[in-house]
Amino acid sequence: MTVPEQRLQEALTTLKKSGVRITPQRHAVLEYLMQSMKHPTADEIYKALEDKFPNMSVATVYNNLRVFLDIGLVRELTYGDSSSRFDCNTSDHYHIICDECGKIVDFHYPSLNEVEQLAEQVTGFDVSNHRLEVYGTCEDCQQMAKH
Amino acid sequence: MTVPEQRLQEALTTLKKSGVRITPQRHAVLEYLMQSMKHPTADEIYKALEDKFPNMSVATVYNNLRVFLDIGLVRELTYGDSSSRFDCNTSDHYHIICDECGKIVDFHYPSLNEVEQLAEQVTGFDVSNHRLEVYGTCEDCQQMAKH
DNA sequence: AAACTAAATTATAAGCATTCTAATGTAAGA
DNA sequence: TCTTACATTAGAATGCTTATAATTTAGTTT
Ligand SMILES: [Mn+2]
Ligand SMILES: [Mn+2]
Ligand SMILES: [Zn+2]
Ligand SMILES: [Zn+2]
Repeated sequence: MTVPEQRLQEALTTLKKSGVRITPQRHAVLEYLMQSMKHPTADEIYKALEDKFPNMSVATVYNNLRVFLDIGLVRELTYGDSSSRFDCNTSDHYHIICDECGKIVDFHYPSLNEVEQLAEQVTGFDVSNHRLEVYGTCEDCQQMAKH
Repeated sequence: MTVPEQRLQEALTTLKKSGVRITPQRHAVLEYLMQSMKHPTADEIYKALEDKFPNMSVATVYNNLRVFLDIGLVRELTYGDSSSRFDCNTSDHYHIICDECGKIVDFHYPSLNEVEQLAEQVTGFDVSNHRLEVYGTCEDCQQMAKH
């Protein structure tokens, strides 16, 4: 069984444990998310599934994403004024985003505890967490620029 | 002359140099921004000025904020699904945000070059910049929680 | 297998921040 | 003072997301 398939099975088990019904639409949204490496938007998921489910409402996609969020199966990524993106990788990781094409790529970095600690000292806040994104140009767009 | 007053004068000079007309509304939006420490939203600016300019359109606030952004007089801060906030402090600094009351406080930290460099190596991106926000509970809200 | 019922789906309306449009007004130079 | 390009205004439009209410259905109970 591939990693995405395994994650899907685990997610389905978690949903059942939480008393959430497994509908065909819900299953499809979850399956698409688990197999996607692209941090898709709600609308991208909706469009990707419209062949399989021509009558599915966009509200169903949003409803299900909210269910998955509440249970902790996915993360919501919010960037500026555009639409939210959804990440089925819930382990600790950061994102680097291409300024040209918008591609979002995972990367790991040993936690920024020092920053949190300094912020706490300087501001008197009781710090809970942080968010970090790095921006730049991806390899594909660097190549495009050369030609 | 206070620091906000001085920044306002400098900003007005920059605007004139760029061939941008100084209208009463534009002046008021700029003055409010420069004197505010609160990273206000467009709507907060609009409401703060409605006594002085009862007929001002909310579009005027947005139009002027865009002009200021284009010239580099202010920074736009985008957080999740809520509305943009605007920061007249264009020098390098980070923000820490209260989970309870939403307060946004500036803090400084020696740049995160190492993170940018590692991200570059691992992903092959050509890195341009990054964003970081720290979240937690502010001192006021910590006090409130005690009582 | 049929009935039941709470939950899910659907189509559509509504909400909110932001931008667009077109008419009117005005800052600043000639 | 005249001129005109730029700015403001009110309101419509847009894009993403959530709410509503009717219909359908997953999963349990009989
Ligand atoms: Mn990710
Ligand atoms: Mn700031
Ligand atoms: Zn790219
Ligand atoms: Zn607070």
